[in-house]
Amino acid sequence: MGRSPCCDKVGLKKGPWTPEEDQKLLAYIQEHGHGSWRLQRCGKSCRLRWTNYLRPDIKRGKFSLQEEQTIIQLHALLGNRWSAIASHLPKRTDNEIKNYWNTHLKKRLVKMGIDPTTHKPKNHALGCTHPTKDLANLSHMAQWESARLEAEARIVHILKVWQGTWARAPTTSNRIKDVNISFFNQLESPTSILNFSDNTIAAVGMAAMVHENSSSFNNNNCVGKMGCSLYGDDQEEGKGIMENSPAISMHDHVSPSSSTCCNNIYGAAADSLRFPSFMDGFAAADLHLLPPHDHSGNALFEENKINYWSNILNVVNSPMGSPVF
DNA sequence: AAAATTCTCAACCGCATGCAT
DNA sequence: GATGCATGCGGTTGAGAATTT
Repeated sequence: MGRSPCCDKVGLKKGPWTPEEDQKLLAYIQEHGHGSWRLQRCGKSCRLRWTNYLRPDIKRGKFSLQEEQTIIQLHALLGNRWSAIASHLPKRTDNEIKNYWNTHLKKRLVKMGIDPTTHKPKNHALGCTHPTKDLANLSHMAQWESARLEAEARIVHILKVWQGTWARAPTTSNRIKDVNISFFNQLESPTSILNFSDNTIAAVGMAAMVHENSSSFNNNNCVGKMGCSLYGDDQEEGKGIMENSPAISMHDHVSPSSSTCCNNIYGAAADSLRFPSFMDGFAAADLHLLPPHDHSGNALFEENKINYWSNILNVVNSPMGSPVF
């Protein structure tokens, strides 16, 4: 593993980019795509300029209140993992989020008497332990997200093995094969495990169930078999893992009929994983807000989500010295 | 109006990792 | 296995803008 010589090469320009250079880079990307970074700048600099500035799908300008809240919450859970945080904020780059955190949000938290590293009130960090409900909630969120990340890491591992198995042993059912092909297509190049999960856990459930092709699911059976399909032959183990994964803990909403089972699980999974997924999980798990899925839309769920965000808003905007998180 | 200070954010740095040779 | 390079990531810097004195 050699170190990249990068910008210390003689003859390569450094410093701010000029509009002419931007045009040159854009023209180069249009012709060659964004994979080969060799101009009169070092490749690293070109790539950075493209990913942080020139890319057309980048949203610039002020962060919305919701984006701010998401950053604060994600930072509480993930720490300085800017790329992971950025994966939950469409069109924002990790660099931009990092800058915004360092220049705005961090200071704001400090001003409010909150340790920006631990997200706990300063006096709490000093040993004054009167954890508030919000603090307990955050702790719960952290555990929840931690468990979810762990489960997802396992899923990724198993799926890789599983993918190999499918490649070697094609199924007799074209339908199953199609589902698996489209499912695995979603797994290509996940930008992060968080990102991956949002798009694919529901698909995991679907693929697993179609694979089972059963017409007689019951709640436990269904969840157990999903876990079994994903985690191997031990259905109990699979069931345990799946039940312990909040993202997939929707078996309360599963009805006995197979089609409803599929619809409900898929719908519930999709809902519980919708951006920002961990928030939904938190709201559902901690505030018992997970609404019944009545096939007539998600109005109740959306309302609860709004309530949840209002609560966060109140907490964040509460007067200085109030317990936050 | 000018100097000093603070703020912002694009860009750079250094490290880790993966891949090809 | 060693080497060279590309890529990704998080920390840091510094020039220019904005604000204050």
